[in-house]
Amino acid sequence: MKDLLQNIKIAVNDKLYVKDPESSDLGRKIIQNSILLIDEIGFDKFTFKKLGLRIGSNESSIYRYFDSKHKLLLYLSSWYWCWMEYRLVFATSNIVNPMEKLKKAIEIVTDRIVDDTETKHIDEAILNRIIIQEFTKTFLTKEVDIENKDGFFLVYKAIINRLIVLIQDVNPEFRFAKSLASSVVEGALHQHFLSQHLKTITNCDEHNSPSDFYLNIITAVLQ
Amino acid sequence: MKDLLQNIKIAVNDKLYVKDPESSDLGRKIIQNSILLIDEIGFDKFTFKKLGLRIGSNESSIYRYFDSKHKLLLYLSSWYWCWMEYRLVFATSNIVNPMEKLKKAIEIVTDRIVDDTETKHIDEAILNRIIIQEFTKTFLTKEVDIENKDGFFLVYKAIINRLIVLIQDVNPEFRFAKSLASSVVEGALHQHFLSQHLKTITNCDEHNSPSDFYLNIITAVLQ
DNA sequence: CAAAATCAAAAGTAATACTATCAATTGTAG
DNA sequence: CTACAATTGATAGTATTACTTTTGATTTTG
Repeated sequence: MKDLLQNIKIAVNDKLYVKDPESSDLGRKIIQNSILLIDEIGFDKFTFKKLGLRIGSNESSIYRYFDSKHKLLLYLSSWYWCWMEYRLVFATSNIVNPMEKLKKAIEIVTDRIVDDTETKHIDEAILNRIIIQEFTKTFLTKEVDIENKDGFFLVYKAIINRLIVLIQDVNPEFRFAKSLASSVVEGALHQHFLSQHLKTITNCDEHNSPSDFYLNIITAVLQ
Repeated sequence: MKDLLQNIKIAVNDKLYVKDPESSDLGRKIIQNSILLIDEIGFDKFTFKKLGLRIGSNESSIYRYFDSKHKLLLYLSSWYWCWMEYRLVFATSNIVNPMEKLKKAIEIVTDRIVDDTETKHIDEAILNRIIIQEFTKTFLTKEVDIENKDGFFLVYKAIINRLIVLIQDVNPEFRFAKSLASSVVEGALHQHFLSQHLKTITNCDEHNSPSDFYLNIITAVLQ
């Protein structure tokens, strides 16, 4: 797994960037520090000016990599879901029993994330916090339909499609495989958020994780 | 129901506004047209200047009612969930069977909304579209914890708490009543959104509604 | 070694999200 | 009927955002 991730480059839609940030030091610094800065001050207050200040670079230099902060967030999101898909595929590839396979997949997708030390400039634990707080904002816009056509959400939909297949393998009769898959992935982010900020309307805490909740749901729903 | 809604004023947290918009013509015009304008151009591009232009009023006059567009969205959201809670209470009050009662509640909370003609200046069908697109943005901020302490999300949590009670009445053994309730309410908004914009990852369409999906889930999960 | 790519710095633009001031109008109380 | 309060409108102003453009220096590469 570790070796595989080092060799396979996370491939995101190249319309998301002007210049590939993986192709230079400055690009990697932009990625690394945008994750830290968005985590610190939130996406709404994040600007390229502040990021430039932080990395000792000019605002205009960052614009050479990304058209807008929205595209940067889409890039980070794509990177995250792509990384997640690799983890899902490798973790489930040798499991034969469909239910066991689905359970493992749900675990991977809904669990809290710890940093994967194999990617040097990206802290996945912090990126996970950003995804929890900011990911839905990437599609809750008036431009969703255009951006969807441009393939900006392909990586996200890919991981959901993998879940859909696994659900259908367990129970081909179930009428809502797609909705179940999408609500598990989005719902897990929401439950993580609630466990941090609106604790009275979730059971998720130190003892119960979103994974426990969703494993309970799918076993009940798929018999 | 109709008469009751006319008499009972939807009560939202009074810290959300500077001056009560229900107390004047201009206030009601602000509410009515902010709903229409946010629906048309999206919350991100919505400004008080544009709203002022639309209602033939000055930007500064709108600031006398709301501190910021964020507070206005919180106000609209509170109004919506308060209205939803009334509907839930009245629709379920005379049902004795716990499972039937819960099913009715889920239906109310997850169904597509048609305009309630009894509130003259608020179009609930359009407000529902706004809630689907913009509601999660009200709490996905760096200020959630303060705003939560200030009670800005009380009405939302109230409706979820009602669902929690109904779920526990059906099955007191179920360990995730809170998470189930919150994921039904938030998840239904998400499924509505997907059915409009990312159709490949949902089963919800003209034939299957989010209500069908969630009724299926709860009956399976609670036996 | 020359051309191309890269980056920083500075300046400029239009819009946003307000705040403040003042004047005109309307309502209300004595 | 008048005074005074409250409401609204008009105008102006500020700091910040989200960019774009230009210029010139440095580095890389062919």
